[in-house]
Amino acid sequence: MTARHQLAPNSKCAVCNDDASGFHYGVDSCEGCKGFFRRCITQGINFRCSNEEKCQITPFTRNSCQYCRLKRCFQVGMSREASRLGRRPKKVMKSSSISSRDLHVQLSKHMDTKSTSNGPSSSLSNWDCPQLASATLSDMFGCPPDMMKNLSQMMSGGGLPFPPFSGQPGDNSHSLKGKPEGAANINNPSVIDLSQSALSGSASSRNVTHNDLNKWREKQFEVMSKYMHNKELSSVSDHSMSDSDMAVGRTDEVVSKGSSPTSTDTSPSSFMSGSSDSGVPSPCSITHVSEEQLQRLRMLSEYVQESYEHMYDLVVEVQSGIIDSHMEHCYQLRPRINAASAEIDAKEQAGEDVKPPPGFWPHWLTELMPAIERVVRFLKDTPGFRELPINDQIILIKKGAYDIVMSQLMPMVDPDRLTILDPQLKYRNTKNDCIHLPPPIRMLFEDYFVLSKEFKTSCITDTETGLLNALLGVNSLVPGFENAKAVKKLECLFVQTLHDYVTKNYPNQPKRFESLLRLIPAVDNASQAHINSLHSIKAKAPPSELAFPPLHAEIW
Amino acid sequence: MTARHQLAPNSKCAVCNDDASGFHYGVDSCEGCKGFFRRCITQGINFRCSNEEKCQITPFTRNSCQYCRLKRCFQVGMSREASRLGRRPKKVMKSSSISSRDLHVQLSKHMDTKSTSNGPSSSLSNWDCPQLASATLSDMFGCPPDMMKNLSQMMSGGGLPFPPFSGQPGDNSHSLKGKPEGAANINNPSVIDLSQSALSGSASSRNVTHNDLNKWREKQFEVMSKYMHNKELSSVSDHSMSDSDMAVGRTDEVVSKGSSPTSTDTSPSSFMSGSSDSGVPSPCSITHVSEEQLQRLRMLSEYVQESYEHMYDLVVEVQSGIIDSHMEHCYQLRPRINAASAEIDAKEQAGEDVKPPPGFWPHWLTELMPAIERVVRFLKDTPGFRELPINDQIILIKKGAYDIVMSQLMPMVDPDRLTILDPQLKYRNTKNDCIHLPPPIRMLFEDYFVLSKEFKTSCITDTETGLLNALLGVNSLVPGFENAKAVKKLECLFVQTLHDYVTKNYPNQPKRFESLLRLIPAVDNASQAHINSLHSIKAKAPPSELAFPPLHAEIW
DNA sequence: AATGGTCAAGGGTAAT
DNA sequence: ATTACCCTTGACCATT
Ligand SMILES: [Zn+2]
Ligand SMILES: [Zn+2]
Ligand SMILES: [Zn+2]
Ligand SMILES: [Zn+2]
Repeated sequence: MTARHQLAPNSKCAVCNDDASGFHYGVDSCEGCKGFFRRCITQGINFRCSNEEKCQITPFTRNSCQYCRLKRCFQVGMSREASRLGRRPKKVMKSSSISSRDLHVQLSKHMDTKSTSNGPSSSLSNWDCPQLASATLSDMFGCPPDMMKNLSQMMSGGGLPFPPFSGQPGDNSHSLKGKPEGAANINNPSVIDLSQSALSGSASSRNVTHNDLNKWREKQFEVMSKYMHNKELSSVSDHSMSDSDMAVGRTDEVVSKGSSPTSTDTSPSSFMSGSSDSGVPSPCSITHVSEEQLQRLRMLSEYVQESYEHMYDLVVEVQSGIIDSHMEHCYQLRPRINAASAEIDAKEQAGEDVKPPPGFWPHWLTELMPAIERVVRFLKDTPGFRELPINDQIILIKKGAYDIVMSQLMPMVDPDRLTILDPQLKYRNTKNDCIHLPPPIRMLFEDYFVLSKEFKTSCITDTETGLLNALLGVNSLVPGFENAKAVKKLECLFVQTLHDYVTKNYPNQPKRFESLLRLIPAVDNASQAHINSLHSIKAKAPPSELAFPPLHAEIW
Repeated sequence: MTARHQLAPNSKCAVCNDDASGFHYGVDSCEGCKGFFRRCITQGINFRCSNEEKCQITPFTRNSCQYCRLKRCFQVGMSREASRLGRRPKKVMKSSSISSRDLHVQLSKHMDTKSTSNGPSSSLSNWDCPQLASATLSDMFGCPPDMMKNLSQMMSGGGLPFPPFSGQPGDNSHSLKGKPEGAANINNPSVIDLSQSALSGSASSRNVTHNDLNKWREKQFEVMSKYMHNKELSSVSDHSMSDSDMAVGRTDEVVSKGSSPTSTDTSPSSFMSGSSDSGVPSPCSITHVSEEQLQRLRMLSEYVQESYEHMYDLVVEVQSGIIDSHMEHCYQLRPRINAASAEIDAKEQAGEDVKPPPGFWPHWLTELMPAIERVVRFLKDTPGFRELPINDQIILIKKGAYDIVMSQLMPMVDPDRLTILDPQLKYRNTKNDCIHLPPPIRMLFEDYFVLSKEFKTSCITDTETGLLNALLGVNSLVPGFENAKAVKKLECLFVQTLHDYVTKNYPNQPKRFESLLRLIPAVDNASQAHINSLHSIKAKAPPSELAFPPLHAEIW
């Protein structure tokens, strides 16, 4: 700017076109853009553009929009190579590894395609929109505002309202079973309780919260079921789905009706995209990557250091910490699922009745709430998370909890067989069966099916799911952190952790890490769609009946 | 790092474990560590660790703590001499030459032993602790803060408050003698004024400062004497000296009493170590070498170049400059001391009364202040010192002035005969006599005795004392220099100078240089102990009474 | 083969 | 937060 600095007299900053002071981070750039990029990749950032992300970057405008400046930095190819200091090697070490740089280029291409093809669609895909509007949610759900404090209370060390793996709400006439399902037996994936049907009206009175939970579950299930057969809701829906009428007026027996496991289903992928009667534009496809999401992917891949001996021990420790937490708090682990699935198969082959109960779908949705609780526990036991400022933990949970829930529930869904297990692995239903649900609700499940396709394609494992979920839970681009740097560092650590695992365990799958990262925007899109959808559903339902517990009111 | 440089394919950098690029400075090392070490031994450094000096050195952390990186360089045996144009040793390179390399290895061993045996003790032995806390000292001594400017004023060329070799405060009933003791006759070592006892209340009115000095001396001596017989001070002291009570309530006649010159003294080395009721941990022994001190020793020995034709003239010039300055500004030169001592002996043998005056000990301490002045003059006349930035001169003086004072006063003490001369070489007392002093004060003198043992053992000469004192006065590891490189260069020059002198004059004493260097940490330890001790003494004394002159307030 | 120097690029920082 | 300025680093190179 005030430049007398340009040593190469005729070189210009690739970012802002100021006189370049040299070759920095892979491009000719000025001191300002050099420093700006360094700050971005070393500190916590959370940038926002208020101008449709089309700000021109010039020496005089470059400081008016950090978002667009960083975007431009990426576009022109700025990148921190794995190396550190000292002179850059002259001789290029060509094509040695499919490093973060390559991912960058790909992402840049991706972005150029996507962002130009559907620019307006990204307007509401910002990291911070609906789920953080607590006040709005509070109004929406009819909760008094002070209920919003619960999450922070919980985070400050108080007990969670829901115990881990607590009783199932499947039937409203019974709640918990006596058999312990706590964390104690979770570590043994083979311990799966499928043998007992749900029953017995008395909950184990482990604590009051537990009873409260069951009461809430019963009520919630009731409301949910009622809602699902609400004629008005269906008609209000502006969905063009021609079969929306079919869901109208149905009652419980309907559930047991359309349970033909064969796939006479119409094309699934054409359904899921249209998410919303809510009036807010949303991504046309779960695989769409918005500008924000792309930026995060870039940042994540930027963090990855190919060589990180200095933090090897840390990475290993964090890795096992995350995995432990995942194994402890996630119920839907593959071995358990496979065993449960096999058991259902066996029953089926033995001619037993494996018909899902009538409340399958409401049960499924109701189960999301305790799942959120477990996700919170997962995060709290994730290395480093507790060390964040409590308010930052809350922000992250609000942002990421449902993303993680979706990720955890992915194995419930089999996109090929078009079947779906309930989160407690007791029953199996078919996608076809949800055709009877009101369209907004059905969309939710459609989304699960679509998303599960992505997950299945990526062949993600349990361990990788845990590591990825940590990343879903720590997104440094969400605005408002007290200690953005700490969040950034944790995020950085978590990518490194995932990268380390993937490259070590799948050395001959160079694309695997990238494909896992690409699940992040997919989950995010689905999660956003669900949250928006739930908003509009709640808006149309009598608020009093759909009072979520405070914690969930904060997240949804 | 980005290394494809390692010609020896499987060799790793002994410092950071990166791929080595070859055999450098005696070890396999990478280009980075090679360059780093080269910079360290050729340029000014002043490193500090903020992590307990335990930083791991890896390719990715090596740039985060220069201190620990250099420490590791030394630990693995890097040395300028080690492989000077030599080929990588095939098998073992044992016992090649008694060069600085050996000193290194020895020092490394020394450190390993010491640092592991008493790790915590180094926590406060940093170069910069107490003596630099000017503000604290100012409070402690009751000086108004603006008095602290005096040192810098003096350094910027103003006259010193004390004239050289000015009158003695020995007895409080009299002060200066008329006989001139100024710089004029100092250059002639044989001119020693021992004939006249101290007296005559009128100071030579050479200048106002001189009068001020004498007034201050009188007052100071008074206070000091009073303090030394302060009952409360003795009891407050937490020293375990069992005979501390003996000093209580004594008055002047006590001094003449317990003067049996025989050594009924208890073991001296066990006493001097406990420096402090001040709460700061201190070395257990004067010969203890802290981590910082060790690092300095290493650096110093590293600087020494066996061949330095390129700077031979410079070294010779600096050498004679230092020696000149020492001879001019140090009063306690051997010839003078020997003459004085002989005179006292003669008197004694002649049956004259050689009993030290009652104020011998307070006089001794009071004389430290003008000694500091002379040390400042010594440094200012030391080649190169004036060329340093004024603030760096001040830092160095604050750090080293008292070290040099102690070094200069070493010949006062005879650790074998257990006698001690007063700094003006007029009286001789016995160590036993100081048994009557309050323990904290007695400790000071005990330290002098212990330290003098080290000096006597090393057989250091006057010239060597001067050269060593220059090194005591220029410690490049003290933090905060404006021009650290200049300090470093000067330090480097001074070691070379000492080394040159020693190897030339004592070619058959290969260990002599090392043993002289080893005096540095010893002096430093004793100096630190004294400073700490004076702190706590001042803290317990009425501040107004112990107002040191501004300059000394800055140093103490 | 090792040393010492070079200088582009990274990183820190003070002033704004 | 930005950035001009400055120092450090280390890959490479000429020298010994
Ligand atoms: Zn620029
Ligand atoms: Zn913008
Ligand atoms: Zn190295
Ligand atoms: Zn360190």
